[in-house]
Amino acid sequence: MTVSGSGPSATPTVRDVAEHAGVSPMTVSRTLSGGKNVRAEVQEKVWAAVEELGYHRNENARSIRPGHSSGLIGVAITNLGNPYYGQFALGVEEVASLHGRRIMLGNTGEQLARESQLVSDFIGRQVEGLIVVPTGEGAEHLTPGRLGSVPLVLASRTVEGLDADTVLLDDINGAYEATKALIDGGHTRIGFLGNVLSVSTARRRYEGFVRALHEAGLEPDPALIRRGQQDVAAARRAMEELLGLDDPPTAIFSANNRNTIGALQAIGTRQKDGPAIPAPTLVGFDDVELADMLQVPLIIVSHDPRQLGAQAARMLFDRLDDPEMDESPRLVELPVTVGTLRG
Amino acid sequence: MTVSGSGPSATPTVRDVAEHAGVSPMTVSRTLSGGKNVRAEVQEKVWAAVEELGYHRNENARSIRPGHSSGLIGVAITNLGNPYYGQFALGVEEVASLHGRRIMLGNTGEQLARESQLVSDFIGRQVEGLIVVPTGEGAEHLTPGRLGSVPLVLASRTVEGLDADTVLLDDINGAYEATKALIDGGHTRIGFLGNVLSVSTARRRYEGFVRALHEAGLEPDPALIRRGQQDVAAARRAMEELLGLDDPPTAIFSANNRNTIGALQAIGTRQKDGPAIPAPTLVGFDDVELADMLQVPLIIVSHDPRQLGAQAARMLFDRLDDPEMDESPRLVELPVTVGTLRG
DNA sequence: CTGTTAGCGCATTCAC
DNA sequence: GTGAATGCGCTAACAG
Repeated sequence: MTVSGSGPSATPTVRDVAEHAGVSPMTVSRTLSGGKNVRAEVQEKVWAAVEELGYHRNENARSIRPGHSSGLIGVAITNLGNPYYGQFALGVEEVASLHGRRIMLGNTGEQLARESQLVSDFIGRQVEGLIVVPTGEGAEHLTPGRLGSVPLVLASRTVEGLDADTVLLDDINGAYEATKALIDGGHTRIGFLGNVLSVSTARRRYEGFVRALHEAGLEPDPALIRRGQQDVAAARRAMEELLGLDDPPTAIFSANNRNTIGALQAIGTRQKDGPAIPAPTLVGFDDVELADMLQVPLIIVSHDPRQLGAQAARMLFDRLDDPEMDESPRLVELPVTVGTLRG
Repeated sequence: MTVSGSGPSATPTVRDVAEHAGVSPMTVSRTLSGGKNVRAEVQEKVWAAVEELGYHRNENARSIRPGHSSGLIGVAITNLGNPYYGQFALGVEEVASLHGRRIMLGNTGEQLARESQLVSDFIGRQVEGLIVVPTGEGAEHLTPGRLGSVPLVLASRTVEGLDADTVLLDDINGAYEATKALIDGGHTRIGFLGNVLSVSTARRRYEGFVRALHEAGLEPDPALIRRGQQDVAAARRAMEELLGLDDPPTAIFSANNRNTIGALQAIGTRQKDGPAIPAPTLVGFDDVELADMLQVPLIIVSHDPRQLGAQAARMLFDRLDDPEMDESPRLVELPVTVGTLRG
């Protein structure tokens, strides 16, 4: 793709710098890596040549030498457009930066094929480790056989049939506590909005939801359960369905960010256009910016995605820094806080 | 950092695969790149060996060969934690993906030093092009001399003293129209919340703001101007100051996302705790999730950060696909929409 | 159809 | 202090 030829626009190499400075490539290399065993005046000449040519070391060439790693961590998230994952990536980046590594960030769009391709590409680019928020629909591309010696940390979600280092939220208890708060508030008709079931958080949060119901002698009502909403628009439609029922739920548990926002939009529309029915009490997993400003009864199961990312990165570097570490996968569950913002 | 030695855990190479399959490295290479001129049965053996060893091509090694590029685009944004830039990155990624490239995403945290280091690192990793949302505080690291032949596109902001391909929003007109809407609504005491002045959007949006005032025979009142807020917390404090004035503004122009959210929070707090003063009318640049759900008079200067990213990527690939292109930098201004959500 | 040679940019090893 | 030789993983180009 690039024109070769040693014209002036071609990327300069150590050799170009060496010629310019009137020394050997080796002297340039030495100067670049600290200048040990190079006379000060020679170093000056080298740096001048570097400056003039706009030379940058070729990190790819460096990384193919034996015993050297790329300094890259591959991070695969499901949706860059979701602020949640931006925060998550920021948490990973901060910790990686402390360990002198950069991140390569890729977006899977919740598609298994893209996740698989992304991971493969990351490995091809010699990442030292992988942090993946998996779609959950497949495990083969993440098995040790495929990854070779590249350590993997799963974040936020598990993958069935895959035993790897994992950091999760305390989904079950969070959902349980939040649902219990609704029940304690006198609600018995509680709706549920959730993600597709292939995503483990959807299953775990539903489990907590049901556990709280059972404990109160209640059964989940299938008519009030809507699952599979992956984006705000779908969530909004699902919520509109629930609100449109003859006997609508008096409270809703929303299992994530996207569903909560969709639900809030549906409530908002109804308050403006529809009959003046009191808005259902809403409990939502994940924080929502500005949630505390709304005129809707709202409880948030709160946590910091940045911490989730940071924890995933820490678990990865634990392994990278100590390859002799106990091989058995570790599972960490981060706590969540059930906070009443308005209610 | 990695243990060398040819133990089983070492990353397999073409040679390992070749041995395993009982062929030469060249045959493996050919098979991997499509299988032209390799007998079907030999290919089978090769693929089997690939599978068994968990072999992945070393893209770094491939990319150092003459005439081959890395397939990477370096993207530097200022704040991964801002959903705005997540959307932006998504737009870049989508277009890059169409052109068969991946993105390396880095976060500068609005710090010039990190931006400079990031760009340098990107080049060291042989990115084919750069897309940068600059802090605006320095230009040297982005000059052609430093970048060599790596094309650059600036997004969202300009850098003083740097002439490069740039995609901006129509900041001035957007701010002008929005402010005019306030003036047409009868407001004369209009506050301003903005970013630090080193950021060109802050300057441009202020310019549009002042232009609308002047056109109406008004002067900006220094007592109502607060600039330099980079995050939500600072924006909130600034807004609280304005609200606390003896003669507070009846309307506010907020120059971005972060400031709008901080302002909304300040208004919310005051409505709950303070005296029942009518909330000022707020005009905000950039979309805000859930903005339409609030009980606050709000006008949004709306645009899609994803489009901004996509446009930046398109401008980059224009150059990559046609290196002979007219060298003079291009400037694109994307339109914005002033929409009344509530008011 | 398949294998051998050679070289990409860099730095370790070994001479001088 | 400095330089020459060598090899990292990969694949054009050139035999066979």
